[in-house]
Amino acid sequence: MNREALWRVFFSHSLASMEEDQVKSIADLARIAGVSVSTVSRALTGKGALAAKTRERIQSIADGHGFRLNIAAQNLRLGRTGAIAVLLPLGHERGQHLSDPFFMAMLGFLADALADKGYDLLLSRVLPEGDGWLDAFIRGGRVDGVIIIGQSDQSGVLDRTAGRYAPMVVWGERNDSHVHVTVGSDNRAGGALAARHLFDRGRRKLAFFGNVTVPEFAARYHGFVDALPPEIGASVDLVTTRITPDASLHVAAAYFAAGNRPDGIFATSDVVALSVLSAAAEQGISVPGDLSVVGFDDIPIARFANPPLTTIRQDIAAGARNLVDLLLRRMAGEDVSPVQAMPDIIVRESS
Amino acid sequence: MNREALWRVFFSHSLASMEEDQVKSIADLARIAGVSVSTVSRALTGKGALAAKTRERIQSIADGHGFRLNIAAQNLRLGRTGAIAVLLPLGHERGQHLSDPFFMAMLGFLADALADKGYDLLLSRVLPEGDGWLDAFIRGGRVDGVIIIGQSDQSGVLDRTAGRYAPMVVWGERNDSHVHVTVGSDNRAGGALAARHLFDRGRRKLAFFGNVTVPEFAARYHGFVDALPPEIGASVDLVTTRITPDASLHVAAAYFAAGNRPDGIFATSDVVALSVLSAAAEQGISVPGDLSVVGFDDIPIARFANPPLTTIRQDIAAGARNLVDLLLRRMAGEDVSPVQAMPDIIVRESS
DNA sequence: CTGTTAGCGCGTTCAT
DNA sequence: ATGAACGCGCTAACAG
Repeated sequence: MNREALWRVFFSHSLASMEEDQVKSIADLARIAGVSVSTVSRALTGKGALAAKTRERIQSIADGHGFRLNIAAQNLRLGRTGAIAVLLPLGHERGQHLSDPFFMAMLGFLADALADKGYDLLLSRVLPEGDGWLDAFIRGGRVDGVIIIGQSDQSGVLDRTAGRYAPMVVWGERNDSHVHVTVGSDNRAGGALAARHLFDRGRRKLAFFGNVTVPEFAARYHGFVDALPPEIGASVDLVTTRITPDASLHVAAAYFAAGNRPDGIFATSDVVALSVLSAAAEQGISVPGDLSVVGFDDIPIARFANPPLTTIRQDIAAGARNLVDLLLRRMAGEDVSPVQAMPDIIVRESS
Repeated sequence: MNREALWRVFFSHSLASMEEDQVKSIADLARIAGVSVSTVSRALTGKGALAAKTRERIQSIADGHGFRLNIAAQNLRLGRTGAIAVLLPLGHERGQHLSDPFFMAMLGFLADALADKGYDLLLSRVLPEGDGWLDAFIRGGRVDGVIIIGQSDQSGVLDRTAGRYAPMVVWGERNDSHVHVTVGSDNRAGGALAARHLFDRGRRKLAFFGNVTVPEFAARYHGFVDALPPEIGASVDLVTTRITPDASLHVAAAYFAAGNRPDGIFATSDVVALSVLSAAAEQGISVPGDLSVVGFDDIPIARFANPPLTTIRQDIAAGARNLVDLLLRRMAGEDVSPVQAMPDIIVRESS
């Protein structure tokens, strides 16, 4: 007999000997304690007036039976769900399995920030189909609010919904024409940082790797180009690539194989930059000797790249806190303004 | 006037003319349709017998009003929550902010697999304190089942709970003395793969980097050592390190700085292996010339490392599917057996 | 084929 | 200070 079976035997025995131990609701507990359900409710929630000693007595009975209020029922009664959804619209990257460490870090910090405020985090990946996905999700009523990571190519959908659904904030690019409230980095400024850095290093033959149909990436690109002297900016090579490791590696490899030899590359994310480093190494291109590479995000492994990656750093923890803060304030009916954080450049050996 | 404004006008107009348009419950909808609530319920859930044309009529009214069943209430009534918790016990890594891409990939696949089965994914990071964290979480009743990623140092807690709480599965190391049901890789076999590979490459002075208080890592270590000829195995250098990028980089750097010069290193995860590569590069140690490095996991960026990382591959997608599958079967009352998948070795240039 | 009724587990007036 | 009664939005017998 294995250990689990042993436990079962023990358990059913104790069940039998205690006659009725299954306390599944405050009604059961009320019966045991010899009080009314409302008294139990008051005791366990700490709300409402109640004699201290009654409260303690009921508390200890509850503890003794391992009883906890059913949060689902509590939420139903309170007209809330106690959960916030984190949505990752993957409109531009069908095959992307949350593979970007940036998402990962953001998710972790969001989980922390939401837990601090007493909310659960409901994770949902959505593959946007048509215009209805967001409304449909919201009408499901599973959550009290929505945090969307990245506009993807769905800005229109987000705006349409934001007009009548308050509890929603978006991590992404700010744009004054946006109806939806954003938290994000100043991507243009980040692009400019990369541009000045490469220019100062004497780099003149530049390329940008990324997918400019995504608003944030477009801003990085334009910030990059606009911060360069006009003739240099005009000659920047825009290399379009999806941002998964696989896709970007293929693009970079093909790019070098075709004989392209820029002396500076600004990649729209660290993942893409790592692919560039890898493809360059394969082609015998020396980094930073022949080529300087700058990424974006400063994901944890950026400094462990070979060579360590120069990158534009986003403060993900602060971003997560801001997202939660703004969301809760919108849920409380406040009017809030978008938040745009200034990124830093972290100079390492890849440039 | 944009479309949204048009809708509002139309909407408020119909509000006025319909007297009460806020349809927030099936009761409202029943009133509008002139039927009973149960008819609406049957129409919208598709359960129970109902005249096809009645069903269609109610459906279209619901659609017209953008009405959807309140899932929270539905779940309360059905005695379920419709959500599965994914718990990351970080007992051995306080500072770890979900930074490991392996977790991320797992999370993504779990989100997919659960969504396929109609469940939401509730993400929760737990910093185990004492023995009560798991029971307390479960008694909260927020979820129908629990998936735990990694045993961390909490095997005892998991076993205690598994004895009386069926809907729980664990990603981690299998052990016949475990009461909890595990899904995972054959970590011993993985370690053996690494050992044979390094040995075949002529490597004799070997080291293992990892934290053997974590069961999975201990199995990798022992599988590694045991697959080597006794005298080689006995001389394997066990280098203890936490598995975050930062911590492992420091450990690796200090290790090389102290003059240690193994010719083969097996790292307990790819993240640790990347740190080893980075520290080696810094010390001018040539990989794979002087040193072969083998990781574990095959995270997406492993192949973009410099040099590309040889690693023991785990099929994360299959693992996620198995976790969900076993969990649902346990929830259905079935007896299930642990699943242990055989990992592969992916040979790249780092060895 | 459809309506009536009784809860799921809880919080909250309104009484006492 | 405590209890009784009602309802959050929904489903599932049981009637008819």
